[in-house]
Amino acid sequence: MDQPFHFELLHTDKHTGARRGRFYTPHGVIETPAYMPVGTQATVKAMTPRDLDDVKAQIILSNTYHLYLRPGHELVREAGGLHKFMHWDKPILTDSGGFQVFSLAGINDIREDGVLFRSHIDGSKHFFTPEKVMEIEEALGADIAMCFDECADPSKDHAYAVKAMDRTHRWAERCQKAHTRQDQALFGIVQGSVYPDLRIESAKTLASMDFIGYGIGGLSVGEPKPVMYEMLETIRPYMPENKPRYLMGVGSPDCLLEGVLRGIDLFDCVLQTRSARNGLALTRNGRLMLRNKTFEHDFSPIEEGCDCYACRNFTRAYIRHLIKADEILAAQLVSMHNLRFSLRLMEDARTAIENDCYADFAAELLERKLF
RNA sequence: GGAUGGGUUCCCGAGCGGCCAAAGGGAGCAGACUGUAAAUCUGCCGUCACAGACUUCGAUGGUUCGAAUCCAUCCCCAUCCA
Repeated sequence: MDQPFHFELLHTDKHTGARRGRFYTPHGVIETPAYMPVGTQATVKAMTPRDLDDVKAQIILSNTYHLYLRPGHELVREAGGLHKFMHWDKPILTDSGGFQVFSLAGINDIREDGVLFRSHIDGSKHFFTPEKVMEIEEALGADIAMCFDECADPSKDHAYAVKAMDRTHRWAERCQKAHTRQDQALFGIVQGSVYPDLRIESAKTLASMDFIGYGIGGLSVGEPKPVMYEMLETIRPYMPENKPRYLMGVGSPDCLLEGVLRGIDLFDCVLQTRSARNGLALTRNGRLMLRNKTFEHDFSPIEEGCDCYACRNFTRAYIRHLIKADEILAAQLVSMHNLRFSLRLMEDARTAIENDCYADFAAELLERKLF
């Protein structure tokens, strides 16, 4: 029978753990490793779907918690699903709200059965259980749905991390049981905070549950980068070879390269678009605070050689002017660039892996202090 | 010519005898940002030999232990009346 989802591991770099793969979904194929732009509220901020095509985004993210609150998952269902609603016909992945358990920790209450969210919009109460989250994600209709998890604060102690992890595992089972859509892949999420023993236990537990793919969560949330890399190396042997591995919430250019090096296939990160809106451009020679006076008379593109619309047509001086004048176009142009930059970085990484030269490729770039 | 209200640090604008180098905005400069409560947030923003000192509140001269704040004269600005 035809499986709507299939991960094909095309090649593993001869000298590193970098993997070149291909993930088939109902809305198209994703060449991996891949970076996924984030469109929390059913829009990648400052980018039209046409722009997303232009920067060659293969898949984007959206968010269960945010869309449930506004406009409501029933409305999205009524619209014909997220793809139709936002006019994006390529793959979509919805995060479960697990990150909001962490980012909105001050206004929610974690219980065994689920999480009581206090809406950041109007303060109303909403109880998210694994079953409820599956209902919402199915209504949204993304190609990939994430299990409801608890993204635990890395500063919490081992005892707490155990509790959070076990709870996440129980929730993963409940998600799996409640999930029904065959045209939607459900990914489990490895947790375990910054503790190697827990990371291993979580990876093993999730692997035994046979998800279509795996998220690695609870990282890049405040812990030092070396700790994140260590966690990735720790779990690598326990992750199923033939399933996509998605490092959630990562990342900055250096983290993308380091992640690929450790066998990650998928990434997502808000840094590209958020930084763009704040005037920060990413380049292979490091970050550029375009608002700074240095660029006042700089009539070169953000990044020489970049094929994005912004770099093909506009100068740093012009974009700096737009930023200072608080013009919307600044956010649009820098977002395009930062996304294209990250997407192109992954394109080049794929080529490097195919040619078994990923180690050199990554080392050369990392030396430049990309971020 | 007369009446009234004003002139404050780059701009706007509080202050109206000491706690004032002077509130608050803005501008400017710099920094942060990793499954988006973020087109957000933070710091600096008179000068210097900088835990202290010095110079500023239209100008000049006074009153006072002490003035951006009170008085006098002058110079500008706004509105109204001739």
